[in-house]
Amino acid sequence: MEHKLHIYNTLHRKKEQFVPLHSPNVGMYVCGPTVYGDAHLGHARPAITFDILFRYLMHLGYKVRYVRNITDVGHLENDADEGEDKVAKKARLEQLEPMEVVQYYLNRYHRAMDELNVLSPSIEPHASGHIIEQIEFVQKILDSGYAYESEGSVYFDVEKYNKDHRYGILSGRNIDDMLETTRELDGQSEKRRSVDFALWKKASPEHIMRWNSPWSVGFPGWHLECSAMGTKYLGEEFDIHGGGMDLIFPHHECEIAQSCAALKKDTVKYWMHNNMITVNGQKMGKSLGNFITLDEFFTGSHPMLAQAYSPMTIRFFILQAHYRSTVDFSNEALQASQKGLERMLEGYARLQKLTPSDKSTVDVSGLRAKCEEAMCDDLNTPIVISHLFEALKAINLVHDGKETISAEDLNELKSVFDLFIKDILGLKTVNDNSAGADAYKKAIDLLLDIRLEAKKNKDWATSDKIRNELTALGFEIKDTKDGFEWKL
RNA sequence: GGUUCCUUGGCCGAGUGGCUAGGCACCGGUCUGCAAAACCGUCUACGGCGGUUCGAAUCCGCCAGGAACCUCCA
Repeated sequence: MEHKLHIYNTLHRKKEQFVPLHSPNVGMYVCGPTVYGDAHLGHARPAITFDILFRYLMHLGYKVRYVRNITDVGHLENDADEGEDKVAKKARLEQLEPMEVVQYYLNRYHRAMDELNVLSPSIEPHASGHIIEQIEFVQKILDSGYAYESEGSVYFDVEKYNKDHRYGILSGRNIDDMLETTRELDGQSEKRRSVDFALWKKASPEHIMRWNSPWSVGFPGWHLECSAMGTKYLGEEFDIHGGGMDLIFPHHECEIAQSCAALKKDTVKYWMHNNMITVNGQKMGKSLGNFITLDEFFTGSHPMLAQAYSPMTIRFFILQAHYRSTVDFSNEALQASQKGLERMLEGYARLQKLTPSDKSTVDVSGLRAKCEEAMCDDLNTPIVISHLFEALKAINLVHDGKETISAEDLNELKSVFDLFIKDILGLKTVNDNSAGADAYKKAIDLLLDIRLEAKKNKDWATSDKIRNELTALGFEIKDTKDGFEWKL
């Protein structure tokens, strides 16, 4: 397969050419949401980033299996040792079954992702549905000697692992420094070392989400699900593992150690991490309480929002920055994206109606290659968008009759716009193809035709009445050189 | 404190040694019965101070400011 897709591998801190282990198949695992609350803008970033990667890999001709997990057990509330399961806690607060809470937020998550036009992953495994696999995984690590049991819980022996392998390979951490800086916190812990992490936790009596295991009635450690489920669905070695940058340590670092300890090999070839969305320069996050949920964006129902922002505006906003840069949220930035997107989509609609000429006075030949090149350079969507805006200029000039385009070039332009705007960037271009919608559009066109007649007869009263009444109903009427355009 | 990273024009945001990304706003123009919208054009920035180089936003050093991770987090 001929292409030069390069992606940034966190493991080596540089861009590398993407070469699948088993072309044309590609295995990709991305850390999904913990379903104990509504998804906020921060959750949209990895979903969209890896949606783009998913789409682009498919465009390149790969057969992609995209696994995105649902974390519904195992994340502890406070400290590693004394906390309680987040989902269980929320359940007790709301007097619901834990799985009821999971289902509720999962449904809402799916709805938000649909709105953002994020494709469904190939497999969306639940941690709670893979307890057996996780127990087996713990056993493998115990068998290999890199874990120990302590009072019904099982911990990963980081120090021992570090002697044979290197713990900290992904995050650049040094275990000796970590032992020094955290020594004070050691105390009555069941762990040998503060850097050790839980593979299995014995449940305290009030802990409702619990399963039988060889060691105790309890629940799996927080990092285990990804190792177990990634291996199950993608194999012991697979191509890409993604997630937010904040997961590099400890989550992904621990995953690497676990998998390597259990399987005696490196599991993931390319580690990819999206950067954070910030508010006033600070990370938007659940624990900081400075988050705005996606539904709040869609409805505008949050004090920090000056208006509602459509899902496509959110998507476009995120795509206008490179995924490894932080993006600062602000109403100004979002409004700028909204306007830019509207202009782009109007240009797209205009492109469909352009009439070709004998020859072109505009040059569209390099567009496809330039967009491909930008995508191949670590998914540089902002550059793709800038190329599309450049092409938009040509579309508008042809539309205004200032330039001409040949039928061949027009087809190429349409093809490139369809490919990049719809298939790769995943932007929805106004649709509504239902019969009812069609009739309604024709009715508006009819009204505006009548207005056009009135204008020709200099019947300003009728002309203005139609325009004013439609405007009052929420329509935007634009007079053009030889007719009109409108939208809601 | 340790590790990693960032600082670009009014705002957002690309860019890794030479070839002024792009968007939004502003301003100018075109179109128009009026208006709105649309369209076209303009706006040459790179935290500070040194250094390397024929040449630096881009490489190196120092300083200033900010962020992420080190505890759950996308």
